[in-house]
Amino acid sequence: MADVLDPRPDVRRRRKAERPQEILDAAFHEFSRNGYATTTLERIAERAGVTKGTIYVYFDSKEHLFISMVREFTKAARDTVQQMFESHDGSTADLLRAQFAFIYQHLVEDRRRREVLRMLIAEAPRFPELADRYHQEILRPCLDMLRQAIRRGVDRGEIRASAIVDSPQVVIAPIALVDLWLMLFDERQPLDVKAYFDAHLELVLNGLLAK
Amino acid sequence: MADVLDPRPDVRRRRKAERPQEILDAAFHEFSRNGYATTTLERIAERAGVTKGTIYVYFDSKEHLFISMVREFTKAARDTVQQMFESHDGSTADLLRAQFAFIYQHLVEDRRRREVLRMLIAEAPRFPELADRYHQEILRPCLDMLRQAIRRGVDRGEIRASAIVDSPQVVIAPIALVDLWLMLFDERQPLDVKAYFDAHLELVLNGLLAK
DNA sequence: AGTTATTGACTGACCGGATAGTAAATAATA
DNA sequence: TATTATTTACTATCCGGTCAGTCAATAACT
Repeated sequence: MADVLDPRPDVRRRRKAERPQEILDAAFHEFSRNGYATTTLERIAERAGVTKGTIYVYFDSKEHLFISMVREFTKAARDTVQQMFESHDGSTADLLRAQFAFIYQHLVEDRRRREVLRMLIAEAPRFPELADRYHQEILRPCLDMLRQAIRRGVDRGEIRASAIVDSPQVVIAPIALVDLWLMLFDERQPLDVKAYFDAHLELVLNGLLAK
Repeated sequence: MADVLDPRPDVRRRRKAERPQEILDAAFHEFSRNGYATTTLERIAERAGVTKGTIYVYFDSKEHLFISMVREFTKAARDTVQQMFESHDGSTADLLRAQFAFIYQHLVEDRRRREVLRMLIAEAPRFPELADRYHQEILRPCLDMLRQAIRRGVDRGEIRASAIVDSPQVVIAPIALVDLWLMLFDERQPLDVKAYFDAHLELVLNGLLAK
């Protein structure tokens, strides 16, 4: 008789526990390479090392699999954003510098996040709720944090009061352009991200800081 | 046998001359609403007021129709960009103000251009040459013009020399964000474009101009 | 322990519907 | 009647989704 507390690895159960993630990973690769409609479940199954039937054990439909996959990979980016809130204090200029450096390092260089973004854009007319989720979990927190930082800077007299306080999007817009650029051109039209980062920082600091 | 030089208006030929454009228009609407793979030639034909067979008289394949459609609608945006070059002279600040106003009015508010952009992003892995064409005909001319304007401003002493001169993308990046925002959220997450435009202009002018 | 029964993750053949592409027939025009 | 733009009917293929069946792992039993 088996001990109730026996933690011995149960092959069958472990398989079942890992399958969904394996399928989601495979789905991410195939969907991001070929788009929603073009991707076949057969190919996803092949990549995951199972057959199509198995996918239906864990997911109701192709649509449900896609939604689950996007949610899964949005979650990863959200965790990265949450890390950002643990940033250091100091002058507003230093704070912005540090956070922008973080953003460029973790968000811009994260191809996975960008591929999710591509799918969201492509499928936004069909799956608007996924885009809204991205707004709620990634974009809005970033913008709220930024707005807060700018307001505090204004209160401290470090930042000049301006229309920018109410449109913090303009401050991080250059990051959106990098995403757009890389989604469209990948490496074919090179973008010197290092120089671009410096220019971004300079524009924002010159544009915001009180003289 | 028809007279070779006969210039008489031939109804049949006029029809034939207009069909391709009618089909391209219909293709744009259907492709932009449903994406490449999901759109059926039957629906495009229906919208164009013909049947599927007719499409094959003018276009080799679905793929060729898609490529032709994107080229056609990129051309329209390119014409708009070329208009921009006829801008007035004056102080660099005035020039930027005028050109940004033009961009927001003609590019941001042009849903068609944005739908093309969505398709380019969605299909970039499959049709990279279309994205490159967009770069060549739309993006690069804008950036060249901007770089030129900034350089001239620096020469005149109106603009401070900075890293921004070599990364003019950061200056128009807020426009890219509007595109991204509207592609993702349409009207669901509202963006006050008027206020945003003011903030953009303020950031850029404060960021660039010599004090 | 050895044998048998049961479970359940997984398979793979199959179905129905959809659709890109073709080509013969037809309608419109001159 | 001759030409040609267009339609109609058709084929071949692909793919999402289903389901009866398989087999290895486990539990029950002697």
